[in-house]
Amino acid sequence: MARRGEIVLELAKPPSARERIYTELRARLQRCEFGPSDRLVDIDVAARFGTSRMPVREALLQLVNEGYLSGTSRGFMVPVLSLAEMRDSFEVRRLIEPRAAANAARDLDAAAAAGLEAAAVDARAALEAHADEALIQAMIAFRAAWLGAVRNARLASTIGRFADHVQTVRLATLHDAQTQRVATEGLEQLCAAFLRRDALAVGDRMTMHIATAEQAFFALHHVGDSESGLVAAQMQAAA
Amino acid sequence: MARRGEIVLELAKPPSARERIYTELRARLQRCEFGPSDRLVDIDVAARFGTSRMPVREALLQLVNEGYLSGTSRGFMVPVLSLAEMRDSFEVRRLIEPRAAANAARDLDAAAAAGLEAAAVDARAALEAHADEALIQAMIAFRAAWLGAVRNARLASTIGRFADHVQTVRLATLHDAQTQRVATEGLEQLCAAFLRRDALAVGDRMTMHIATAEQAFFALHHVGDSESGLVAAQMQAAA
DNA sequence: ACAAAGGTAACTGCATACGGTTTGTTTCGT
DNA sequence: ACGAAACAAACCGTATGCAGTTACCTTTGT
Repeated sequence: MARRGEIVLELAKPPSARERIYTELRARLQRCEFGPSDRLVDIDVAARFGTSRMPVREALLQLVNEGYLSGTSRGFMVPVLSLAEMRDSFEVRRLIEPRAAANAARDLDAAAAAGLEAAAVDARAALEAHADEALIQAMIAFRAAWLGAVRNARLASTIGRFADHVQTVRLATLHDAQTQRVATEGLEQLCAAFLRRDALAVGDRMTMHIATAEQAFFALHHVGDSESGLVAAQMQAAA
Repeated sequence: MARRGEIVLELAKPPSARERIYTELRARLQRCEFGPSDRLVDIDVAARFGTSRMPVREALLQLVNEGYLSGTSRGFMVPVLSLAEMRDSFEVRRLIEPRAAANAARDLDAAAAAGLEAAAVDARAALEAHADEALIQAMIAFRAAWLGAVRNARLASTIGRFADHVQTVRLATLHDAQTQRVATEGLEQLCAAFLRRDALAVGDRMTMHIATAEQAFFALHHVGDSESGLVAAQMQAAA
């Protein structure tokens, strides 16, 4: 392959249009740049990316398959989750994320540790500066950092399919300063446990972290006022 | 909607070609009707279904996305799982399936209970008759029965993504009569716990069940002989 | 005879095109 | 003026066609 001293650079095969579009759209969805009222129409997105409908359509179908979007007869849109669906989602997260985080702590390498610490520092700074958006981004970065350290690829991708956490974080942190402080302190504790490579502590802390997020979420939505209550209004506010 | 006494029957909108093809192919993949040496080429499948390549292509991409297939530059094919990947898969199953089964036991309705019992009876009959294929089908039916009773849709679909169990069952049960008997008895115990609605017992039994399957699987592949050893040969034999 | 290089067939990925269905709007009737 | 029905537009799903790429086969040179 590599002849003489030539730099090969892996060349990482030009990503297909479908892949580019998928990655880009997913990133934007994770940033909540689309609200439940926005409709993603294939032909528009295609024009935006300078391609035809087909790769866009395939990317959208993939996002639907992963729960980021819901396909309707009239355009694709961000799904509006019912409280019951959020409860289901939290149940799965409670089952797998603590163990996954514990595994990550066990296998943590220096780079990932640095990433975690940086995210924790960012979160603290954003909290002090009352920079809501920066706080959210720091929390997302923290999550991405430990998730990237999970060696079990199937476990990591399974967790990655639960995109709801983004909404959860936004909803829980955007409004209440008290919640922001509690969440940031919890994140710092979690970070400390990671840096100590204390897998058991990480698991415990993660369990608490999810429980806290769940309580904050449902407290915001005064559970019981309507069983199938939707989260549309707040999500709109967040977007 | 429904005018006069007309029977509405939901009419269940004619499924799209993509959906039909996807469902059919997934069912066949779950039955291991394709081996790792078979290549699924879109144009062939399209001819087989009487459609064009596009819906087939989308169905294949979806199956790739769910791990049933792996897309190469030269046709789509059944992925060959390494031992490490199987270990990862078992780890996730250990995390979620016991709790999911326990939930199913809690929420079990009469129809699902009947399905479980029928599958258990079938398994016993197949065992006595030394009908390997029927035994496998009964075990798959049993799994489908309790999985269908899981109310948490996200949990159920998450479990459903791990298609490896089919291969595991095949590999573990096809060859060894002793393993077959142990597995069948474990299934009957599990079934009894389900029928008692004993959620805790179901969770425990499911934990044991998965551990047993895992041990049987790795015993068959004399772990350690090669770390990245592939499962190709046995899967061929099974298919 | 074997290896290397070039050619060819096959398959994927993307583009364009068309029909069907659903939705929103306008017009007509009461 | 309000409702219903017909019309128009938008968008999804599918078909076909074309180009690029990759693997396999053939051929040629040593």
